Amino acid sequence: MSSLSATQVKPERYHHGDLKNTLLEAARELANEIGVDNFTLREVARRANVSPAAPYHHFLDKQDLIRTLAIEAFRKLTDALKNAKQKKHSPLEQLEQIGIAYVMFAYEHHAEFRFMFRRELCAAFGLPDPLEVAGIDARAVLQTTILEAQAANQIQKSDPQNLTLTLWSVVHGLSTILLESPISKTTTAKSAKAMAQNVVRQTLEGIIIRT
Amino acid sequence: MSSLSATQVKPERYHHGDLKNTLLEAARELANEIGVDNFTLREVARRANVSPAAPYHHFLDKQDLIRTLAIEAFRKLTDALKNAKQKKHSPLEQLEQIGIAYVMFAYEHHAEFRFMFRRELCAAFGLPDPLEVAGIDARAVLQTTILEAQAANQIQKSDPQNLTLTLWSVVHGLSTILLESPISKTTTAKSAKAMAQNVVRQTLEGIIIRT
DNA sequence: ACTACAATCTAAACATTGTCAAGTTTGCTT
DNA sequence: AAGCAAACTTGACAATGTTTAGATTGTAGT
Repeated sequence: MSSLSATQVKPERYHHGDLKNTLLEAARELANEIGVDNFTLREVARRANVSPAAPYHHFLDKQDLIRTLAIEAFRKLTDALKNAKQKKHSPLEQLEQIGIAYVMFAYEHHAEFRFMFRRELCAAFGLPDPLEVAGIDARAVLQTTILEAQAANQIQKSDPQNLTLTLWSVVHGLSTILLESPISKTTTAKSAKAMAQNVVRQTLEGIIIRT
Repeated sequence: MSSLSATQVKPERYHHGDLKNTLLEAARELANEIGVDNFTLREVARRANVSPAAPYHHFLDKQDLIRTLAIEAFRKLTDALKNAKQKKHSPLEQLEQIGIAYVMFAYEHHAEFRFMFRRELCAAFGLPDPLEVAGIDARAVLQTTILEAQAANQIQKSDPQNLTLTLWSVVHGLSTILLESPISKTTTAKSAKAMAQNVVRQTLEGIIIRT
């Protein structure tokens, strides 16, 4: 019970010890509770039992905190996609698994997912933006699997960039629809998964090479 | 010159005359300029040359203003989709046009598009939400065209709901990717249209009945 | 035309937010 | 042990969303 509860360890110390991670965790919770819009830095600080100015020793500003959250989320997404991929051997089946995993990640991490795609977060053009890199990494899982499926003669060999964009668009589109549209009110994890499977299979239909 | 400049007609009157629309127009401009995140009601009021409290006589609060904007945008989208549909006779070709129009609408109306999909805006469950209705109307254009394409034997007759969801997901996904991901930095109207066409055609490939 | 009422606006205020400047406390280095 | 840098707090500032009370205007009804 001592090291497990991250928020209550050594409550009365001036130096928190691991405030940065505590803030990130509190931010995730808050975002999931009250949504992305009225997400406030002060409330995050409040939940971490620190003053409103404390976060500024670990993050440049509110945006920077959110950006950090988004980067971490992209890494988690990348892992989730890789895990999904490993469940199958055939690249074609892997594509399906990856697609489903993408949608489920969005479903299970509403708030974080909504933080991941915000143009304002992207750094200035030209510079190597960690957030951008994290996004590219996630996308790469899909991209390479598509190339593998082409090499295995399972899908047609049209421009892999276009194929990636198409598949990414479907799963990303379904994800945001599930999160933002009124549909969300009648959606369960099970139905989300079913929709994902349907939509992904439907899309793959167009590029499969039938044997 | 008298009735054209909406912002400068009769500038010194206590009663504005058409403040509601002026506020909506100013809000659209502001959203397109500074983005959706730091969109402030006070700045909208400032641009309409009224006090910060004036908008409260025409809208319940900031959210209500944005909701109104979103509803109007959905109507514009519906019109755009209907127009696109009219350009072709074959339902299959109409589907392609509709898809492209969806993406281009998003591209040409960044800010409004981003306002259209926010779970917070949806009214409480059960009540007839104008925003929800507007969204359903837009979707209906796609849905009916799919039914027509099925009736014309141009696409397979699997569950039309699923087909609609798939197509909607692709175009919506591509739209948000174009707006929110770093890709946006290198995207022009022309390339957006090309991507839309590719992605839509790719998706239609999977459901077309080849003759 | 005059009166009353309702709609439309302003002014002033409040709590809350993001953020900064200045001090305090603490841990680490030498 | 001294001193320095990092990690916090306090207090303040301007800006925001929103409310209240009051001023101004259009409009019915007589």
